[in-house]
This record gives sequence, C-alpha cells and structure tokens, in this order.
Amino acid sequence: MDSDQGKLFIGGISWETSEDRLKEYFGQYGDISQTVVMRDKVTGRPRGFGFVVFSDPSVLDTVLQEQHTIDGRTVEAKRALSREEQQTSARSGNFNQGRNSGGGGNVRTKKIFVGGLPPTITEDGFRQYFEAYGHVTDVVIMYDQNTQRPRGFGFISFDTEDAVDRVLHKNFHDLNGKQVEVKRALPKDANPGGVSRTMSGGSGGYQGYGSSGGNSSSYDGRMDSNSYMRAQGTGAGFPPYGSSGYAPGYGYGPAGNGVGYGSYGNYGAPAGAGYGAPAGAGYGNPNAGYASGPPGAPRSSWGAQNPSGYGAMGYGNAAPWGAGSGGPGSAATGQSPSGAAGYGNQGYGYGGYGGSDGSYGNAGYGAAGGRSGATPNSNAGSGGGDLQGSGGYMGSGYGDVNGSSGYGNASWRSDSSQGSGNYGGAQSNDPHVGQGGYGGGYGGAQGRQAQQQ
DNA sequence: GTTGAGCGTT
Repeated sequence: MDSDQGKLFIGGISWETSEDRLKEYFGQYGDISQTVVMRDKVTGRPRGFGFVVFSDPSVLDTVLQEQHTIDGRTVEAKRALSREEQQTSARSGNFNQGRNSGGGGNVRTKKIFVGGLPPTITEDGFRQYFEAYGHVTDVVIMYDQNTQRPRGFGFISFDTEDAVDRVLHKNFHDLNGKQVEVKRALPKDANPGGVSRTMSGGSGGYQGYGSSGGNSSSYDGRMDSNSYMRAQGTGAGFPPYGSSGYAPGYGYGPAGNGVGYGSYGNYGAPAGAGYGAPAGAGYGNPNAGYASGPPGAPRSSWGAQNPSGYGAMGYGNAAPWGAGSGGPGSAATGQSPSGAAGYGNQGYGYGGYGGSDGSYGNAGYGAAGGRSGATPNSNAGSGGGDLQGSGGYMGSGYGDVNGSSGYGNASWRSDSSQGSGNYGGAQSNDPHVGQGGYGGGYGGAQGRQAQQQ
C-alpha cells in the first residue's frame, strides 16, 4: 500500500534501542519520516521490533541489501507487511480485534479518529475533505506537546450519525494524496467498558438484536474496529468482518435457525436472481442465494467466508443494488443507473445497524433507494420475486425502527416456504412484490402499515 | 525477544 511505501520492519532489535536510535542509525541512508519501537501495551517492555519509514521509498533498496547492527545486535530489516498482508498470511483465527476494539463502538460519538495524517495537512484541508460527508462541527489535528510536530492523527466531528457512517463506510480516505485511516473516536469521557445505550430491548430494535445474542460487543463494538474496515478495496477486509462474529453477534442468526439473517444474503444478491428466488430457499441457505448472484460479482468472497449469512448479505456488494448488474437481466435494465450512489453500495446496511436509533437506515439504504427508481422491472428473475422488491426494502427503512416488529416477526420464517417475498410480511398480499415484503418486514415500516390496514 | 500504535484543543 502506498502509505507503507518506504516502510521497513526492523526485527530483532535490542531492548535498548529506541525510536531515536533507529532514526539516527537509518538516517544515514536518507530522510526518516517516522520510526517506532513497538512495546507491550501493558508492561511497556519493547517487543523486539519496530518500524522505520523513509520519506523516499527508493532508499529501501539500499537498506535492504545491507546488514545492520544497532546497539550491538544484528537486526533484520524487511519491507513492512501491510496489515492486510499480515492477516491473510499469519493468522488463522480471526477474532483479533486489534486495538480499539473495546468500547469504541459502544458509545457512538459523532467523532472520527483519523490516523495516518500527512504532516502537511492543515485544518482547513482536513475539514474541507470531510465536509463532503456532512456538516463538520469540529476539527482537531494533534501535535506533539513538546516538539509541536504533527502526531499524525486528528479528529473530525459531525453533527449527524449519518455523516459519520458515511465516512466510516469507507475506511480509507485520501487526503493530500496519502491514505488515512478512519475509526470512530474513542469517547473521551465515557467509561469504555460500559454500554451506554440501552440495550434492553427497548428502543432500537437492532441493538436488541445484537444484544440478545449475548454478545453485545460483537455487533456494535467490533464493527468500528479496524479489521472490518481494513478492507481497503481489496476485499480482504471482509473476512474479518464476518468472522468477527458479526453474524453471531447480531444475534439474528442464532436466534432462530442460525441462518436467519442469511436471508439477507439473498437479498443482496439478488438482484436479480435472487431475491425472489431465493427466498425460500435462500433463506435458509444463504450461500445459495449468494452464489447465484450476479455475474462477476465480487461477492464471492463473502459468501464463501461467511456462510452465516449476515455477511452475506452483501453488505459489501454494492453492485447488486445499484448496479443491477446482476441479475438476470432484469435488473439490468434501466435500473442500474440510479443505483448508483455508491453509498448505498457498500454499506448499506452496515451503518444502520449500528445505529441504535434507527436513524441508521437512512443513509445507506437510502441510497439504495435510489435504486428504487428502477422499479419494475420485473424480471423476475428467478424466483418470481419482483425486483421491485428492492424498492421496498429500502423504503421501508430498514432502519427505522422498530425493527422489532418487522424484523422480529417471525412470520417470515414460517412463511419462508412461500417464498421469498415474504420476508416482511407485508407483501404477502401482493406476491409480486417480493421486495416489499422484505422491506416491510425488516424495517417495520411497511409491515406495520400493512398490518394496520 | 522478529509485523504496529497513535485517542484530544492548536
């Protein structure tokens, strides 16, 4: 990755070796923009390795060819692996949440921690970049108290959760040509361990969900953590996501039949195909739905990795929605365009979930909504479901609320046999509109209306 | 001792 260009991993260093010493030693090869010696978080003892970043990446060629002895130890200099690389190659278990995992996500500040800032960044530049995502209420760039040098990170505050979600959807942002990393800021005052929002069943249907699973943290907290986001486009990040237990956490799955949520998968996938079709089937079997999915769709990774469904959902997949690519033809037709909104893509759901308030839905989904334009194509893809459905989905507001009602409603489960559409129930009236169902059920909104009526 | 931490006013 670009940001890691010029970065060397220095292994086997003496416990006596400090950042300054590294800089002094490697400085003979070129300008050093940063050095760090990793230490145990708890004991503070050096772990025996560190990193050196040269301003000019071409210096590495020379450095890598030579042997280096620092503080009496012959150290090993290697090109630093990106975190993604590390994950894929060195770990099999993936529950490692990395730093920040505890608590960051539980308390939803509207602030974002931005790491990896280029030293040249100005507050204005920082603010202007993020204003594209929403109204920025505060900007902070941190500097070393003594040296006044930029510390490489800062904070950006928004006035809405939506803006925060939009930023987080995309974990890597390019400021002044360098990629920076964004994470939800740790609450300064809150007790990290606590769960500030009511998890008890109350308001936010979603949270309830999550919590019910018994593992509250997974859903909420982890999400923000880096692993998920690391995706940087490669998709590599996904795995962790899924694996992290989202699904489980979500509770959904567990809840009933393990798969429950999975259905979503279909959902996502669907686009064409899927939705409807799947439904039934799909429901239970997320993968299936998925697989069937859109041509070329990248998703595969998802499916593969997470059988459980949620993941499958496609969060990631943008395409399907917007693009419409998929599916069976149908989708393709006109819809695509609107879909667009990238936003929707990715994440659509993601953020929402987290947001306890329901606010969530909007954004992402909304985007999707765009898609709705498409309306009718009926394509029917497979299953009979009408794509429109999708529209429904969105509309309804996944997020909005009450999730409980909709979502919870088991109805879908039972009905599953029938088909997809029914996710939400609503449609049951109108079979064609599969989607609607979905939406309704899920979000509640439609569902509710239907019921009332 | 060999692959990451940095979270607050400027």
